[in-house]
Amino acid sequence: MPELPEVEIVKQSLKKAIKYKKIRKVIVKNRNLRFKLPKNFEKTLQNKIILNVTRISKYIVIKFKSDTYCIFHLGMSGTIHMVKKKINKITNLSFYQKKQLPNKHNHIRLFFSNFKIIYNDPRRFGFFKLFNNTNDLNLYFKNLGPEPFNKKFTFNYLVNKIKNKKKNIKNILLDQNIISGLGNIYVNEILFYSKIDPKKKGVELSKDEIHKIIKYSKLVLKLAIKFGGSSIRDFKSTEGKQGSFQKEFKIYSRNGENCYRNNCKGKIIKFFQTNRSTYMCEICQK
DNA sequence: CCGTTAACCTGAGAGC
DNA sequence: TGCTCTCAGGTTAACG
Repeated sequence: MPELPEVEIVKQSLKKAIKYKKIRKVIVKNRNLRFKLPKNFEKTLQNKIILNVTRISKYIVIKFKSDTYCIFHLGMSGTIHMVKKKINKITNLSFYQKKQLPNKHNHIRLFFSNFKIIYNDPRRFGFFKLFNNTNDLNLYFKNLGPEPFNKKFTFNYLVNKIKNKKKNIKNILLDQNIISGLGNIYVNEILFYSKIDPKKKGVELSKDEIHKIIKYSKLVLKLAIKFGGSSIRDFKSTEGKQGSFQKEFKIYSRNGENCYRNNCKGKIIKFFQTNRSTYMCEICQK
C-alpha cells in the first residue's frame, strides 16, 4: 500500500488516537506476516502505555517507557483501523470500499479502554518487530538512506551515491538504502516532474537533473501529504478518510493519455522495469 | 561489491 | 456465472 506520505497520514491519525493511552489486551489471529510475529508480542504490549508514535521512512515506531519499541511496516496491503465501541456499526472504517471490515485479514487487535486498533493485511507483506533498547532500534535502521526532507539529502550526497551506478535511475530512487520513503507511484511522478527518462542510468545524469530530482522529491511528497496521501484501492487513514493525491497524478496510471505538460503533444506510455510499472512521456522525459 | 530475478501473498478486474 | 489471467503504494534472499 503505502509510500512515505501514506505512512505519514496513518502515523498522524494513529498518534492522535493512542498517544498516552494504555493497551489493555492484545489478540493475534494470524502470526504469519512477512516475518513471524515474535512469541512475546502480546505479553510485551499488554498494559503498556504509549509514549509516542513516530515515523521513520515507511515504518511507524511506537515508543513505550524504558526504551521499548514496537515498529511496523504496512507492506503492500496493510491498513490500520480504529473502531470505537459505541459507534462500531456505523463508523466508516471500511476496507476495499466496503462498509464493514472483513474479519478474514484482521490479524492483530489492540484493545484500549473504549476503542480498539485493528491491523488488517490481506497479502501479509507487512510486519511488526519489537526492540527493548534504543540502540537495537537504531541498528535496525542503520542502512536506511535519508528521506527527501532530511538535511543529509543534499546534492553532494546524491551525486556520490549515483554517479557510478549503471542501474537505471528509477530503480536507484526505489532503493531505500540510497533514499528512503519513495515507492513506485512517487518515483514515477518525480521523474516526470524532473523530465528524466526512467531508463537513464545513474552515471548518465547531469548535475542539473540531480538538482531537479532533489527539488521534486521534496515537492511531490509535500504535496501528497497535503492531499492526505493517495487512495487507490485500499489506502485509508485510521479515521477511514480517503486521501486525494491520486487526482493529482501527472503520470502514474495515465497510460495512453496525453501528457499534461504545456505544448507537449506526447502520449504517456507504460512499460515494466523489474516487474514494476513505469509510466513516462516519450517526448518530454529525456 | 553490483545488478538482476524470483519469491513472498490475496483479491480485484478484465476478457472469454 | 465462472474460469483464467494479469496486476497491485514493498522488500529481500539468492544468484551470476
